[in-house]
Amino acid sequence: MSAPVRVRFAPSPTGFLHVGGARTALFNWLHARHTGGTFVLRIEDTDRERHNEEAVRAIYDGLRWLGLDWDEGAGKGGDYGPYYQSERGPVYERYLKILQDKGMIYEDAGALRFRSPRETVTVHDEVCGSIPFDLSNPGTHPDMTVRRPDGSWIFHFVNVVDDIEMKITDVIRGEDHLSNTPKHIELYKAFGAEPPRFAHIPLILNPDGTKMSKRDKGASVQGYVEQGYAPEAVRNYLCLLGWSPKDNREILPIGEIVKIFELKNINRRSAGFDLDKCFWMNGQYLIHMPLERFADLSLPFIEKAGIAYGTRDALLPALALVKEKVKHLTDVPGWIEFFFNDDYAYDEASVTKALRSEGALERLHVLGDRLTRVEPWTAESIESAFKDLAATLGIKTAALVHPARVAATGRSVGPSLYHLLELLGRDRVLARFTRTRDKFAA
RNA sequence: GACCCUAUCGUCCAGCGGUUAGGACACCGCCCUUUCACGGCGGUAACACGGGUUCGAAUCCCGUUAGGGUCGCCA
Repeated sequence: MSAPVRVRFAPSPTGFLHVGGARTALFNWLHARHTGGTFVLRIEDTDRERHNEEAVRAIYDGLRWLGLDWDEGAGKGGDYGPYYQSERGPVYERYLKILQDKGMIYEDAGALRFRSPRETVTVHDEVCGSIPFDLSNPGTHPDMTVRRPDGSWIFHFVNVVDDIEMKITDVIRGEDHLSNTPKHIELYKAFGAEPPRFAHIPLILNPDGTKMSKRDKGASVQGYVEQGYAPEAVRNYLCLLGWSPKDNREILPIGEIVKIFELKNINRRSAGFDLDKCFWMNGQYLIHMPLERFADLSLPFIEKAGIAYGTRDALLPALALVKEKVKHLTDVPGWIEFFFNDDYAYDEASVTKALRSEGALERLHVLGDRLTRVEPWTAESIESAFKDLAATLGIKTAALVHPARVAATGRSVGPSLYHLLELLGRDRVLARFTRTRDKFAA
């Protein structure tokens, strides 16, 4: 009965991928994957100048980062190309001819306009329902221009032509196009083509309810890459903007979302982007992901920070210790730096609090002495040593823990102390204690 | 201005004629704890307003208000 689903994401190459666009792409992708259909990428560069590679790359990179692979289209090929509008001039000429032959085109000040049939057109939308639009009044609904005097094409025209030519069955796009849709349907009818199913999804707004544009915080997908978000977290968060599984689940594997995603379950209300929640979700993903994945994602940030970690194998134990602490991948270097640098810096506030207090250095000395006898050198026996010594000295364990942490890492916050000491190894720990006492004895 | 869409905690989402209006983020307590987190427990907090319809409305209808969108020789 119904033809296989073909959806498309048709961004114009502005130099970056907007989260709103990414969300539109995501919903198209979900619908394609859910139905076993085809996801097409078309670049809408109708501007006079040809598309520039860098701007197109930003779109590719953003989509790939989010794991939204396309089956056909720009950078991929397929049977309905070319997939750059700037290369489709002949197709548009052909379609224009069809309308001209039917007498539906007229010239106006050098531009070409499509003569509206002036009827009521009902948009049947998968998420908005059926909406009749009365286009009878030329005053409020002027005939649309399809081509400028300089020969360049107008979006509405080429968009429809391409969707027909590329056999798009489902047009899933932002709600900002809802009011344009009746005009598009007029075009479909004029071409004698069956209009696709439409699904207009609510827009993403800023936290203050205003429209999210380029400049706004969190607007660019690239920003999430740079700030250390896991793509699966951002993708999951985006899924929840306007769609939900209806059962209060929020963190869902993408495979599960693909399985249960339905256009009909998209709501009609614009959603404000909640960076806090996205941030929280990122932390959740980081905590629960496999160590290897965490390492893959962390590596670029570690390298950028210039940490001499040696081999990946040497890195893993340190990452394992900090994985559940990290909220942003950008924080990873700061959390593990001391493992790979014996000449770590001391945080002044931490030093003041933990090392300059009465008897702190003396306790550190006693502790170091005690640690020489810990056998085996494991977190467990190290912990016992701390507790035994504290009991012997009649002090709280914390009175040993804090100086030890600052001595060994230079900071007062970090991963589990006993595990961190174990990983560092006895020799390095004792050397650090000594170094610390020498440095702050005076 | 005209037309279209929308309206539940601060935010996101659930609810689709009868619920103590539910979950999540954020926030506030308490617990866990060597720090910071994680986690656990509890709390504050919402049906925009006014009319209908109905035995009964967050749920249906109308209006008002508010927000958003579209009315381009932008995409």
